[in-house]
Amino acid sequence: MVKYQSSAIDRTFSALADPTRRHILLRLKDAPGLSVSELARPLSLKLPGMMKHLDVLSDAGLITRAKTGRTVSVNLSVGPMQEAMAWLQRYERLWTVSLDRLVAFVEKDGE
Amino acid sequence: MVKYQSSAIDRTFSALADPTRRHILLRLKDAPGLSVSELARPLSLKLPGMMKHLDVLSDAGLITRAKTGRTVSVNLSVGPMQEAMAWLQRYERLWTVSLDRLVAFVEKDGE
DNA sequence: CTGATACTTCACCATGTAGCGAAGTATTGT
DNA sequence: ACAATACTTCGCTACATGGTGAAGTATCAG
Repeated sequence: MVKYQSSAIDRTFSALADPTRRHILLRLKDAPGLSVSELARPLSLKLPGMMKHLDVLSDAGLITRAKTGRTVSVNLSVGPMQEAMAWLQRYERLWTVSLDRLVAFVEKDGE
Repeated sequence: MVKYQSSAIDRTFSALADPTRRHILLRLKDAPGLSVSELARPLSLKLPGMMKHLDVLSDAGLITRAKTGRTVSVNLSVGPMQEAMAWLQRYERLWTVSLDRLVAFVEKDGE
């Protein structure tokens, strides 16, 4: 699978653009080490579909996968998210509203 | 053309996933009010191509367009970026590295 | 009015993405 | 050995994205 040479930050933002993938990341934050099936079950998503999402998240470096026996445990790897954050941070001086209010505003996305 | 009802934050991250669009945003930050042609010229991009990028950025609410006569001046509108930032902010406790270092790290993306 | 300029829309192409069922591989349980 | 489990890969469909050139619309200059 030849990945076109999109930059790391391209892949990060692209991975974050999908609500299913953001859900996966939030879930992993609260429950690290979940298996592929455990991640797929509550999303009414078949395994091949979950595999593709995990591939995207892996390519973006947002998760790591470790196989033990026949089960794969998935974990967060937040480095690339820091870079995405840093990119957005460059607009800081243009902002006027406090971030704390906005964290509450997007909280509903977690469900 | 049936527009899927993707959420605002989907559109924001998706818009930010393209290097050309991030370039446009950075350029507008330093030179607000540039016209469509002025934005397209240094990118070796034809006007229809630029139009599509501006449509994506508009749909994401990241820019505003104001027509005066026959020229359109484009400006930043950073609200949605704050929401994207807020989403990423939720991982804050998992982070260990200082953001300031990372801001420098992604600085090259601005060219 | 006529022509140039600035943008907009249209039709099209190539490629990428998200999902599925089916089939394959590797590990565990009996 | 055999079957079930957990993932992985394959082939396919449907649709979105990023780009182009050509044609259309609106404004400005002479």
